[in-house]
Amino acid sequence: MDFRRLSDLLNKHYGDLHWWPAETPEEVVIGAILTQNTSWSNVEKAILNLKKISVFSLSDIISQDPERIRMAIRPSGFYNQKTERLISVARNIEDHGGLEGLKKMPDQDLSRFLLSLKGVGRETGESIMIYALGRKKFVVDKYTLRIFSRTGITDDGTSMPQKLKDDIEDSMSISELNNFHGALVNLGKDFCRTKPTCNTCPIMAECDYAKDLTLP
DNA sequence: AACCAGGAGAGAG
DNA sequence: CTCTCTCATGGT
Repeated sequence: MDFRRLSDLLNKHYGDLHWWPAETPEEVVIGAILTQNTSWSNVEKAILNLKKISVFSLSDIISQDPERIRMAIRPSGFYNQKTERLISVARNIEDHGGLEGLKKMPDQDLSRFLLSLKGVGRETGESIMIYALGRKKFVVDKYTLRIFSRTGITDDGTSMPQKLKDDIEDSMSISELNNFHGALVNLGKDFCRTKPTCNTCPIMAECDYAKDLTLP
């Protein structure tokens, strides 16, 4: 199966998600850092705690006492480094005119800027680009790699060929990319886990991994 | 009761 | 450039 077919199958099952659960673009940035190697349910608790101490934006992060931020985001794990990362990322973005300032940058400059920030790697940068700034980016996360390799779109499950990524970004619209990644995450959570539940998976019929399971 | 979760950075080789 | 280690809480 190829990525278009996978996208179609996922759309049929999940519909339009208009994804990334956040109230504002700045909350996307905060959530993107907090969710690093952490389940979203724990991130929700951390974000709720931040709101309880009136932290809703990047400027709130800069002005709030770091110790209170540390306590607030504790449920999301790695809270010491995540506190540092939140503050330095917020400072750097605000120094460049905030998200409004970043909107003026061309894709490549923006990408380089985000990746230069301590605490922003590939996935976090791509997430910020599409979900907070509306750029055409295909977010490659652990679920994406796993699902692409199990369905036979890729073969190793540890990397995304640059040509394939370019192909996807060139041939899909922003809202399709948005929806595609959201659906991949949902499928990853619902069925395609480390220990998958293929028997009820909506794409079982066309997945290489599930086919292998039914062989004698 | 291990194992995993919407990673990233630093260090080693 | 590709491994390996660390960071840490909460659900299954």
